[in-house]
Amino acid sequence: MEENHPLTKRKLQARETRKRILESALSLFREKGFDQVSIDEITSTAGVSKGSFYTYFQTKSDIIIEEFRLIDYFYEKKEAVILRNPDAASRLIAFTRHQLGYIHKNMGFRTLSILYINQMSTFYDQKILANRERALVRIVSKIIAEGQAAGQIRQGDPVELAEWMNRCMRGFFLDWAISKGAIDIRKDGMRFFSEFVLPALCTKQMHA
Amino acid sequence: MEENHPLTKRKLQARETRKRILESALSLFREKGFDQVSIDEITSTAGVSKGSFYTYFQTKSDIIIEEFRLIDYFYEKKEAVILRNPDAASRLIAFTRHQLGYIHKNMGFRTLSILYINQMSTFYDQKILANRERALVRIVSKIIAEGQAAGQIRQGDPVELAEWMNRCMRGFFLDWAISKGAIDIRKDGMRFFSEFVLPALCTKQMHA
DNA sequence: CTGTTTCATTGACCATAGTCATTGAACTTG
DNA sequence: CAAGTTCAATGACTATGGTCAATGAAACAG
Repeated sequence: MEENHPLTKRKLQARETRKRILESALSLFREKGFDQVSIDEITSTAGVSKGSFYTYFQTKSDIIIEEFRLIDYFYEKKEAVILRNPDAASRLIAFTRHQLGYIHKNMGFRTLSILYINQMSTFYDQKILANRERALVRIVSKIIAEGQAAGQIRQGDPVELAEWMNRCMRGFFLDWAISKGAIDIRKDGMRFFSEFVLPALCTKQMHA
Repeated sequence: MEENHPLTKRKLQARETRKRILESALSLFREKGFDQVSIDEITSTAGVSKGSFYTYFQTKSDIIIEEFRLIDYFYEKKEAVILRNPDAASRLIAFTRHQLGYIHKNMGFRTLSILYINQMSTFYDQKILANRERALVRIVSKIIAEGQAAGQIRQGDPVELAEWMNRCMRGFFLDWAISKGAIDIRKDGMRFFSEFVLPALCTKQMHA
């Protein structure tokens, strides 16, 4: 977000152009849906040429990626509330409840599909899903490490365990995307997490 | 595969046309890669018009789906070998080893990406991944049910447990696809399965 | 055998993602 | 201030996925 200072007139104008493209795109997506909006439409709404779009974005779905980054701010913001829970299991459940709630409310399965498709596509190299720097991994691995110290969570590298847990949830999101939202993301997601994923992390068996 | 009998000259010719398109496509994909082949190229190689392609397939990736179905035959074929293992855990491990081996050898991450993208795309309705009829679910839920009877696997609907297990593996395949094959599918896949997914299914904790 | 219907096939056509040589205003250098 | 350099912006252009009205051979009805 923050670059080096020499903000020349040129840079300022460039930033403005980028911003106008981004805003036109997001507003059009909201209004008509991702697939119903063409790049020509985005740029003519923004009052710039098509070529300018490609100066700032590699593809249409890059716009979605930009939005997706916001989820990490959300995690940061919720961290304190989540950590208010007494033990690792209830913290992870709270984390997942917030995650599912956010995705349900702010993203939708279509956005998630676009994100996954974008990340799998041929040339793309900006892998944000598998990035260990993300708040997601940081928070979950922290909960896990503390849970291990308290004897609540099984042994193993906390970062790896966090990635494994997130991977399982990614499997759930993929199923949700493929089902086109037919799965109830909050109900089925919580059930899958607490009945199946969480037990793989805890030292005590929670099921009969 | 088998339709009702009245095989008129028309139907025969149609079947032939479809077959030629399919074979040209697969051969071109193998030679140049999915993205490097256009539909025009497929149809001109097959000696038919572009319109004919769309009579038999909804999109280019449908061809890949056609190939993907073969994996179920593979599972059927391996069932007996897998069941030769004495207990549920080793059967599931054997199953996963075969699955990873097949996907590594016969599909590759690019094919899997195309499959997932196809299944997530807007209008598509032929959901083969979430299909409970598949050999995959049948075999795994059978192993689970037998494991429950022998007290090796936790309680719960065997079909649901099988779906949950497959969902986790789908999360792994998604990560593999996003990493563009950078993850070692057999080594890391086996580790993820036996260290994380399997314990969620077993009655006894397998880790310290 | 003749008229009618069906349906596989066609290819011109359209929409749109993505490219790239060109331009000229903004910046730098001396 | 003048000459040279950078780089954001442009839009005509290409490539390609996907559509659809028209065609005519095959199937069928009488």
